[in-house]
Amino acid sequence: MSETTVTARRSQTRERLMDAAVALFAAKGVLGASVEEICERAEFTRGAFYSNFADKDDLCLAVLNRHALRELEATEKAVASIGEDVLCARTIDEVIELALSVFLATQPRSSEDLVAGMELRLYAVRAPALRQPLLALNERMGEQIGDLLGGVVDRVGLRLQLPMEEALDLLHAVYLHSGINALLQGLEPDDESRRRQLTELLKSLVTDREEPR
Amino acid sequence: MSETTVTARRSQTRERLMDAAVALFAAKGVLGASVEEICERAEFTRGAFYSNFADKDDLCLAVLNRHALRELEATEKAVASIGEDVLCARTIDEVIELALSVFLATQPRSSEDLVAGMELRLYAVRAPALRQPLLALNERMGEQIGDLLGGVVDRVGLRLQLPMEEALDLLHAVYLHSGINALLQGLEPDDESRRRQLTELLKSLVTDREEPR
DNA sequence: GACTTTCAATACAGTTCTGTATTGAATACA
DNA sequence: TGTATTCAATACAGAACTGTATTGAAAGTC
Repeated sequence: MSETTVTARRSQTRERLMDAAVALFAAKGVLGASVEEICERAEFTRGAFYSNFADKDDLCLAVLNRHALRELEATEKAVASIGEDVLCARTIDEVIELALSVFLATQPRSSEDLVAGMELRLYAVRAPALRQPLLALNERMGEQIGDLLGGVVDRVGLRLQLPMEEALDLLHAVYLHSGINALLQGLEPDDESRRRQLTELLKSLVTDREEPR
Repeated sequence: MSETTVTARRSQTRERLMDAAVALFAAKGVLGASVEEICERAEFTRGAFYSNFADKDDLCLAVLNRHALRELEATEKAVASIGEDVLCARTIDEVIELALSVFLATQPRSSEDLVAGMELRLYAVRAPALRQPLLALNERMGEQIGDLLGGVVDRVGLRLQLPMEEALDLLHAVYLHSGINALLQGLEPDDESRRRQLTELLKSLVTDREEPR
């Protein structure tokens, strides 16, 4: 069958173009990265690009979709890997630790991904072709992660002071913001200190059900 | 004297160019807004632009500086206008209300300013000419507002669970993030609901000194 | 091993933008 | 009113990018 094999070459090309795009989006912004440059970096010519994508927006969409898929996978893996630990966890601190691990698994680890993500997010605000899809992905991810974390939190008898959705948004906001702040200061975002920051925040947002004030 | 009058025409030109730039930065991004377009919108030609600014980065710098000045003014005004109220405020809720008013006075009110601000912030991450200045402005503003709010909070016997600097950063992150989220959903950011969100957050972060748990 | 199909490379036409050098008009000043 | 100066408009040269149409090579099929 021609389809699968052909598609193999094709999807390799697409992958390499997307990789190049993410790197350049981070380095120069979505608008600052020309189609030409993206192709150059991926070691193709523009012929390959226009054979695979309608235009830059189309490429952005593909990047977003790929990102969502990866994030979802990472989340599931993280949840699976702490599945048993949760049942043993008893102290608030332990649970917060675990919940954070799951959350952090969903966040961009490299500063490149962080910046590229912000770029795309901001770009999507005014790109009609991207707004709806990004929104849909966000929502799906939010629910997914919310459910997972909600289960964890419930099982060990914690109560949030905020709805799960808002709490996640909060974490998300703080995490991204502090990452950008670090980059502005010329530092690589420091995982340790950001984790500590989020831990403190979570402690403030959580109430132990067995010890009400 | 030639200087003052000449400067009057000049600074009007600069103002109009900056206004046009902010509008276009919000609508198309810093990189998406060409010098040509900015001039067109301001009803000048590029001659005016290059007579006033070295290049787009230089214009961005001017915009940032102007913004910082305005923010500072707004803060001072807000603090002045609640100066006496603070002395009467007794309940936690009242104090939070006041503190929030001061904080919100420093934040972009229009969604245009919001987006343009985010654009510039992200742009500065990789524009060497802008990074340091933006950082310096941020720091100055942070201290300024931190001191003001710190005074208010202290005077009425509240204690933060976080250092003031981090608390402000948190508010800032959440406020911007929720604004962008709203825009992604095609809604104008809703002042009411964002204020409520921040109120809840603040309540979680604050401990009443007279009623320790 | 010929034949077809798929896909990326090349060539091309057109647009847009930048920055500079020069000109001309308005304003300041005497 | 005449003169000098300031500032924006105009004209220009060059560069970069986009998207399409065509070509050529490699992979897949029989």
